[in-house]
Amino acid sequence: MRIAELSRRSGVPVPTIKYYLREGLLPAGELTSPNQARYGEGHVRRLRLVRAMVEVGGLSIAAVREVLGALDDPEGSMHKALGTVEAAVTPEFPVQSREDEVAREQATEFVARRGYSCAPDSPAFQALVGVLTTAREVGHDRFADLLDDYADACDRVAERDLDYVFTLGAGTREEVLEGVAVGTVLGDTALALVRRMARQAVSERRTGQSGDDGAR
Amino acid sequence: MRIAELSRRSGVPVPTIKYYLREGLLPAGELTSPNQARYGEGHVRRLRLVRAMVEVGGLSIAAVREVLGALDDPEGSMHKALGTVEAAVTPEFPVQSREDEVAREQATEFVARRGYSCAPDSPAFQALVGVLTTAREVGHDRFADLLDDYADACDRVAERDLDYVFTLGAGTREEVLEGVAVGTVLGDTALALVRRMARQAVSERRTGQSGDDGAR
DNA sequence: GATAGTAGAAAGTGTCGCTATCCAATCTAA
DNA sequence: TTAGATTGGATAGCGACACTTTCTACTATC
Repeated sequence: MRIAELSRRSGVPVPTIKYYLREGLLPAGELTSPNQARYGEGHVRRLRLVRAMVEVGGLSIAAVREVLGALDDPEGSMHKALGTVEAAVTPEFPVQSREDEVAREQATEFVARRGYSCAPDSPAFQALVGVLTTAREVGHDRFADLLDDYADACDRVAERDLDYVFTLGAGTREEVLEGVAVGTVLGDTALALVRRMARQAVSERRTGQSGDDGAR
Repeated sequence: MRIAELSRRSGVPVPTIKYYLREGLLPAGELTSPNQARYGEGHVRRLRLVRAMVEVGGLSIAAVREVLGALDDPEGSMHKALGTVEAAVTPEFPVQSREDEVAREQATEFVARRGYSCAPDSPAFQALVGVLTTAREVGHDRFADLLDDYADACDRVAERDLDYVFTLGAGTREEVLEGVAVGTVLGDTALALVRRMARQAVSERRTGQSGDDGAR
């Protein structure tokens, strides 16, 4: 198919597709002549994946490029791809200067307690220290106490998430890795949304109020 | 204190404080003369809260303004404030045009099944439909099956979250509502981070691999 | 052979979150 | 008391980002 049809099928404007091509988010089509190229189903799929990560996950173009690099790496194991995807999805925490000693300790103890194998220089760990530091700055030093509850919940969710990924085992390698990316990015968003709904339900039950769910 | 000290105490540059004043994220200081104002502890606190929402939560200035509006509304109940905060934190989903009928059905059934009182026009519901639509577009129509696992986890987390908020009951009204905002914004981020750590742990255990946690 | 579509490059656009520059007034330290 | 720093307030500018627009030199198709 040509670029116009690719645009129609994916819902992405032609200039944006050209932009993604330039940025390396989409492999070039097969050139049939100096100014004609043919695109395939893979392009449609890839384009939808890019849009999902950008629109739903809020990833930057650079982060998407990193994720796609992991998917396209023929050397990468599933586990490694999962690591790369999660690293790309975890935003850098710019704030190490005003880092709190107690917060770092809270994070270290938490990770040890749960048996997570998260290095102190991994983005996830750094980000957690950042969150706890921020919590303490705004006067919530007990915030760290919630982490164990979160972890209990996440341990179970993680099992089911991984089940889901291995469920895709029938597909090609790339399809499975794509499942990892989709599961991570869409899963984060879905989890946050479900959390809101659950909080609202609990809040209503406890206060006896209801109705305002923030509809605009 | 004057603006220079406010800047030093909060770690926010003076021009940025002025910008936040202009944007209505920070109440004006008490004017002692036409070009001199005094700021208090409340300003330090508010400034740190703003930074937490912007840096950790990734909220836009406009969203922060909405949240703060809820905190400052003397009419608002805790439940209502929770609703407003969560609405402000939930990004609008721009994609209703290419909305999937099946996805909407999946979301509706999910909400009914869990007993959530989430209106079809609430941002959380719309966003969920958007996520499920996107999942189906990239070929993951079974993604919705994960939602119940997420909800099981979130129901328990929500209980503890609300416990935490009511724990703050000793504070002033504003402090408690601030706790809601902090818990929502920092909690979202913390939950996502813990989820990554848990996934990594499960992935390692299952594949027998280890080591790469995406450190950069 | 007229019209529409195409690849590729370059420059432009709009938004966002600050940042820099001014100014007149005021505080502050010598 | 006076020089220099700081302040509130207003306006303009900046850099990053994610596109969009415009252009040119083709090519496909009717």
